[in-house]
Amino acid sequence: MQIGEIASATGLSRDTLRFYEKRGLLRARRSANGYRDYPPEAVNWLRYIKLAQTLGFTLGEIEADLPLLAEPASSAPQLRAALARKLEDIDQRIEGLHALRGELARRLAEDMQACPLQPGQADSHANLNDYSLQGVNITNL
Amino acid sequence: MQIGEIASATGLSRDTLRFYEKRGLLRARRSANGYRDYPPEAVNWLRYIKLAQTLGFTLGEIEADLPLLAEPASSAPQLRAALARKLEDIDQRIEGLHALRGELARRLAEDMQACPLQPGQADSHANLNDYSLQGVNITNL
DNA sequence: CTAAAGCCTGGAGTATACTCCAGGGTCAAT
DNA sequence: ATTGACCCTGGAGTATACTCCAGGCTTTAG
Repeated sequence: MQIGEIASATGLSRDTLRFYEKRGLLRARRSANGYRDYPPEAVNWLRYIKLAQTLGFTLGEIEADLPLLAEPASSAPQLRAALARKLEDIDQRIEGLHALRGELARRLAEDMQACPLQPGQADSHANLNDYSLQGVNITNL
Repeated sequence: MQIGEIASATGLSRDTLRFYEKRGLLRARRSANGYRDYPPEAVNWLRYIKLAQTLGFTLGEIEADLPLLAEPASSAPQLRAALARKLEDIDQRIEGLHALRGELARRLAEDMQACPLQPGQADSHANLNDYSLQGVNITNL
């Protein structure tokens, strides 16, 4: 596959792919004419990168997983440990998102009149019932 | 509270707090001497920002929630809709993280010999049993 | 053969989110 | 009254992750 093909297959730009190569996130063979030549598996790897990235992992963090994903020959215990760390990280983020959800709900339910954003403005207590979410009481989120 | 206090209370730097103010994420009263004066509630708001941010939300996205959190007086249906969008967003991220988890496991289990990162290198099939994670079979993640 | 489309490199520019001065006031204690 | 620990502003600098040329080969279709 050449760069244009893989770009449209992944939704990434050609420039982004070249940038990833510079960073060491993605290697490509070269054809006789100097054009990059990607194996079809690169699509999956790039999708992985894209997903991880939109979820808040930096390219540096993703890069750190690279040996984990690239060298199955590395010792099993090391690999197990690396995978464990990564999954822990993911689980912490999931937890964090649940917390964020709760925080959002709590703020709406309890903290509204004491918001630091509009100092000295509001003291109008809102009715909690006004903030139920499509039938779900936000205090239960 | 003045800037140094709130900085150490939240773990953010003074410069970051001033930067947030420039961006419009955080307002502060001014004392007679011109020093910023924060209400104690600002600590919670900043913690919310920090959490959301480390989870991959940009300041722009967080800023977009600002009226949601700052103006309880806004009409209930609008607020409901905004909250619904935000929670959907969070749920999608959680889903994405679960997918990432699975992807990570799948790659290790199935895709290892066909990694695009080291082209033309490995064909050594690894034993799936080598990649169980602390007793959990990674194929079940 | 030529024109369009696609690839190459190197380097400059952009957006986000800080981070770090310089130069200068304020305040509490000695 | 001066020292040190605060605070202020404006502006420059940094890291990340692209994004966009300029100038120049290669390939494909007419």
